Amino acid sequence: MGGEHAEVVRLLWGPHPKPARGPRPTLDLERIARAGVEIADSKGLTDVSMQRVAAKLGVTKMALYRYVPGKVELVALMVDVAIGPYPAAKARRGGWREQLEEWARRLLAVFRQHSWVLDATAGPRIMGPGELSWLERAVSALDGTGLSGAERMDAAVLLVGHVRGITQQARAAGPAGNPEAQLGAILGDLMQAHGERFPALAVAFASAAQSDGQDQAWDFGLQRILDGLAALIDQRAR
Amino acid sequence: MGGEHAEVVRLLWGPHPKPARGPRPTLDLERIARAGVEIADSKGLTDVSMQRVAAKLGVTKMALYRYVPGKVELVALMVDVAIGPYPAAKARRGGWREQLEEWARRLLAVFRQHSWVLDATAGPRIMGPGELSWLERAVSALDGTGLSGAERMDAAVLLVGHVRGITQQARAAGPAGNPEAQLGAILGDLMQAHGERFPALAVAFASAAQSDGQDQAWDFGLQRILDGLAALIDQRAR
DNA sequence: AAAAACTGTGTCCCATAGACACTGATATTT
DNA sequence: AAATATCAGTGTCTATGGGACACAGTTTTT
Repeated sequence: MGGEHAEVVRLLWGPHPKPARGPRPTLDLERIARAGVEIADSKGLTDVSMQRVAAKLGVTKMALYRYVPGKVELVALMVDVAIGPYPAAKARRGGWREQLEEWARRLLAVFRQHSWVLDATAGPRIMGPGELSWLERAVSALDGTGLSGAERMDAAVLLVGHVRGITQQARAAGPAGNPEAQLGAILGDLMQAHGERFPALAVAFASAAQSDGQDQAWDFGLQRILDGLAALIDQRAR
Repeated sequence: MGGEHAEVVRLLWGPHPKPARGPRPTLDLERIARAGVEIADSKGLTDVSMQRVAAKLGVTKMALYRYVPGKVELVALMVDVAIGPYPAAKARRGGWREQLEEWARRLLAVFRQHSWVLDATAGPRIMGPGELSWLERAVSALDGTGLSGAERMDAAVLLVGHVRGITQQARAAGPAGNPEAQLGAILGDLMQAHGERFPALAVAFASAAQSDGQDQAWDFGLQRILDGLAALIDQRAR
């Protein structure tokens, strides 16, 4: 049961006892993960190979296998390190809405900084302590709102989905020359060129191209979700 | 400009003139893409290799390169074939809300049937005609609601994000023995085991485990989004 | 009939993940 | 202090992946 997942769990959730005998380890999981994150941040996830991570640490490829069972486990570790624990909870201010708003904004910042995390976290997977601490924060922000436990989790998942969606999205706007703007421009051209097949899209996209781009889509979705939650919470309050 | 994307565009958006001279092609893009989709559906995206796709078609690996520039382009094609065009629009019934609800449900069905599409569509990319036809349908469902073009697109993107989020999510519920249920169980165990670090999460998850599972999260998020849209549309109507 | 254009194949190269045996370092045990 | 078990890093090997390239065979045009 969960056989192949067992190693990921052990790696992410430890414990990692230091060996009693034998030579001192040159590396540790933290350093390895950070090396991988650096590569992924600058060159993308596809450029992360055991070779390159090892090279960055001044070690042979095979040395890494003393710490990490395989590449999938390494990537899982990288994800949790990149996301990190939720920033230390200073006194929480504001109601659930303000709290969730700040939470979502911080999460978006993390995803923007490590956009490869999107690739690494497609599909169901085991989450690490860092990722769970984010989830914990979102769920606990909804304590006392009258929502059930399942609903509080569903709300958090909904917000995560929006953050992911925005991170993934390409819009025509933005500084010219960045690769995402290219994509948006190409898509816009395609819609115009096939305007008869996509009449509503062509119009909408032309209008969207003049707006503020990604930030607008972000705020729009976030406010819609929070409005929807507010409606439910209000309703439950009666 | 967009140099590397040009080939994807040509592949997805054609034209594909049949050659005047030379031997008749054994294959066509459609068959190749479908072969890839079959493999991905049954064994996952990582098991899709040029080798295997070619083998399934009874040709050599290199024969595929006569039709497809490379693997990334093949995957892009597979995605658009798997998603397909939006089902022929019978007379549209209902208001924007009913239309979007049906639209989202259909999209979820597609993602559930081809869950590898999640992996293949992480990150900004060029969309094919099939994908765009879905987007067109969602945007046009919001025609006449008073939302701006940008807002209509943002709403569609928001819904897509939710569909993706749900597809990606693993819940403890579901038929025992399926791999996703395993994941949910493991995560639940972890939360319980580290309950002191994730108090709100442990409680919420325990409550969620007794609920209907994924379908509940789906409906919850969908209704919240639609409620949020309704609130905005109402407000604009005045 | 010859040439041109095109398709599928066979062979090559390079990068990648990973297995395994080996050398050497370190701490416990005798 | 010496022997030994344990562990770290290395070098070598295999299998699999994507892709380049030249070549032979086929079909249309000249």
